[in-house]
Amino acid sequence: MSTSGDRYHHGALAAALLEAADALLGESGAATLSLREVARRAGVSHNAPYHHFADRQALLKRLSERHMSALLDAQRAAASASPPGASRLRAMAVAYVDYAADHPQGFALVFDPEVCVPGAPSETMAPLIRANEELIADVVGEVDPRLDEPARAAAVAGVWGLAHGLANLVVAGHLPRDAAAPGVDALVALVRGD
Amino acid sequence: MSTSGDRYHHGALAAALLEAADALLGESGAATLSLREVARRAGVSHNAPYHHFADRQALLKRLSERHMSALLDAQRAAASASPPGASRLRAMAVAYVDYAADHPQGFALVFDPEVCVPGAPSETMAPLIRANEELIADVVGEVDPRLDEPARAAAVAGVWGLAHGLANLVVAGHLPRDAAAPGVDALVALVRGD
DNA sequence: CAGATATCTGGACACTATCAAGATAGCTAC
DNA sequence: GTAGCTATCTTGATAGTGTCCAGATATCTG
Repeated sequence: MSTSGDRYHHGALAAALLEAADALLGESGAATLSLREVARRAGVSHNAPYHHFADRQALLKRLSERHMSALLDAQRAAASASPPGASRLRAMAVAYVDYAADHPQGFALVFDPEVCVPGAPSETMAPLIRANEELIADVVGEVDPRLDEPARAAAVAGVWGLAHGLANLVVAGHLPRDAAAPGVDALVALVRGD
Repeated sequence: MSTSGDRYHHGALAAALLEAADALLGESGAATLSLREVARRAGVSHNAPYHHFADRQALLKRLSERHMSALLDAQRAAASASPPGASRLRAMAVAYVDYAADHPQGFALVFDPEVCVPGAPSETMAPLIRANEELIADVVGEVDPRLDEPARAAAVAGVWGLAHGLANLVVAGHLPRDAAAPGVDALVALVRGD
């Protein structure tokens, strides 16, 4: 099974389609991404994708899972490259924003309600989201080990929310990319009363 | 000029189209919002909207400006209903999240990069964004009047980012609506070390 | 009241998602 | 090996979309 060439049976069409779709996503965003153009880029007929994805949304869903996985990896890498405690939490937030800035369309896709219907994540997405929450929860636990479960969950929401909001504002052009880290620090300073 | 009826000249088509589009937005979101369906709801031909909006994107842009304006109003109302200082900041964040939860599609539209191209807000949108930042900056100034300009701008980014992120996570279904306020409080507690 | 102008209509084109039916190729059982 | 089965891919068709164009209609201006 060759991975390319102009054979009738492509051999790895699903992967090739995802690759083409990801490239297309980076060029023009999910809204204008057309299945036919994806097929064209993969050198295949306009209907071939339907043998690998139920419909357009299914392909986008798979793409979003890829990006969520990469976003999680980026945070893990940042976490293990940073000393434990509050600075690790900060590094993860920066990595989160960086990923969004580097892959704005992919990041948007992960949280696109049209793709991942709110409250009903796919079987692949759900564990990724849970892993992300647990990663944050672990580091929150490092910062303050005395927190009980509900308090820690609330803190996770706060941390995730801050990183997520800064990422979105950067992607939307309302904040420069390098405003995220100072934003975190300034919020911390404000809350602590200097 | 009557405001309704089946006259040839509608009289207030632009407003009626925006109204129909907003209703449609709430039902199915911006991605599947079709100009033709909007026209159908307003009882005019599929081409009538083009005499009031340059194209589909222009209509969505106007809709997003409406929602941004309402979002700003909601924060202002929350601010003036709350005593000055940190609690006012918290109330504004809650109002921000509440608006997003009540108008998920409209809120998403405001920050949709397909509608408001990053870095190039419309002439109507730009002052609204600026007003929102100034509103937050004022309240941040109440909390800590000693901050100089860059520090205050960074704090605004942090506050806005936190509210924005929680709002987005609630809209995406990753947080229950009532997790926003505890999230803020828990983040504050975490940062202050209890 | 006549002409100019804004508004609205119908038709057309190119594009899209998706369905249905047929062609091809790789795999399995004998 | 080869007959048949099945997954894969293709062509063709349908319905819906955004947008352009030319013409019809109503309101406004002189």
